[in-house]
Amino acid sequence: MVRPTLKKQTPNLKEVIKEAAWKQIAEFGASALSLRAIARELKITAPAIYNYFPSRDDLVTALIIDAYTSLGDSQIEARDALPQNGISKRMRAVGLAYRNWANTYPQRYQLIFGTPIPGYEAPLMEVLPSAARSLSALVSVVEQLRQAGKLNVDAFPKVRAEYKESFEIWKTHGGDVDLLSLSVAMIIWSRVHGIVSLEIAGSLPPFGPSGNDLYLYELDSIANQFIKE
Amino acid sequence: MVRPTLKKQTPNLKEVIKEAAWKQIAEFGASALSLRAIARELKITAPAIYNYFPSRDDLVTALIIDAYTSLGDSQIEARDALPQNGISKRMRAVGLAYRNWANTYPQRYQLIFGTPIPGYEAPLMEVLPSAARSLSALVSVVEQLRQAGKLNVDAFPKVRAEYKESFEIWKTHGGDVDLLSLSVAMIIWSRVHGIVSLEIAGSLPPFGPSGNDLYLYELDSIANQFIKE
DNA sequence: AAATTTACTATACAGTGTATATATACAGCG
DNA sequence: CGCTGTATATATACACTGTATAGTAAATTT
Repeated sequence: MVRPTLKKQTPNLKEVIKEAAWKQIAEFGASALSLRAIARELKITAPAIYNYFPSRDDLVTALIIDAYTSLGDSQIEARDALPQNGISKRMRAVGLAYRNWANTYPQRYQLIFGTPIPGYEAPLMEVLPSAARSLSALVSVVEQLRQAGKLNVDAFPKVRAEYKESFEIWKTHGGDVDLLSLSVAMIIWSRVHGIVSLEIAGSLPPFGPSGNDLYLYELDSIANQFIKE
Repeated sequence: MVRPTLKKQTPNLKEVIKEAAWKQIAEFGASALSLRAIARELKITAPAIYNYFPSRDDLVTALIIDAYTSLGDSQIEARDALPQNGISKRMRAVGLAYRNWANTYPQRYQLIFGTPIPGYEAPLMEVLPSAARSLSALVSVVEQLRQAGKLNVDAFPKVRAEYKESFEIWKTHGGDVDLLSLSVAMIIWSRVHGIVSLEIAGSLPPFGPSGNDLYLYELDSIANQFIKE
């Protein structure tokens, strides 16, 4: 047998490969991802995967984009579940959704923010659209706060002129918002990311169930610091 | 030739192996670490390394412990460079030293806080002493603030009784300090870690030289929030 | 019906960590 | 000095990885 008849072939093999990859990542961790193992599970040969992904890294990139998309969906959904006029509540909801998503899909989180794949480095330009979108919910909420005059940014460092270019990339994918809002969103992101990443890594054991109390405290800290009135 | 004469053997082969490993990590990244490549550089065979490290993971563990020790040294040194009565300044110095160390040794930082080694998971009990020590400088400064009545912890979440046990481990290695101080230290750590990890990962481009301004802003935020008067 | 493209298999290569067996150099002891 | 035991290395081999290449059968197009 050299090749099975098409009737027995899987139609959406590209999707099926990714599903098998996620399944493996969920079970054995992202670092154990192996083309051959995927092929084994799908009962095809390893080089066959090359018809759909030029290399293992391209498969990983596709998975990362999927993960960012999943995070972005979760973030946008959390924001839009609350009325547009309750900006503070929306910000809190987005924050809660972030940790919730990370704890629901720790492997996806690690795939994005850790680097558990040997020798893999994400190609920025391919990943950026979905990455920017995943932050867009937070960014939009901060921007709304700013437009309402409720953003407290006394003493916030100015974005230096020579770095504005870096932000342009984000703006093209994440919506045309004020540089200041983007900056504040990124520092808020760094805070929640700080706790969540330590929690996912298991370095933050001693608070409530899975660091919940501490996380709520940080969300309050963020609100107190950045929301006026 | 089956084995070279002892005169040509390297005496501290264990240390030499680690040095070669760091050299490789610095050059090709932590994920590219390979026993065989180390052996090639040292002109020995790969299995010879097994006389000094039972497995590749044990070598990685040794490297991680070294990295934590290096971080701890840097932290303690930064703290002790300033007079004991200037607690706020000491805290800031420790914070600055953290980012400085991370930017000086990004590979070490990634080795500790990322998981770039395929299939490796750090054995907590072996790593914890050096890990706890690396945080001890910050913890001690926070504890000093608390003892001086300068720690602002209104509304700080209580450590729940069932999790106090987790802290005991830290206390045995990081000094006998108050649980509250330890908790506050960990949230401060999560903040600086949040920024620094994003910066190391290259996700935080648009602020001053390498995120310096933003980091200083966060150190101020921390001081404003947690230091009374 | 013939030609072309697609989608796979088969095979092979260089790399990895590591288990096993083996040989030598050295230390200690008679 | 010679013998023995152990530490320290080599040699070899196995199973695994990603991936390059070639070939073949099926499906599609002409």
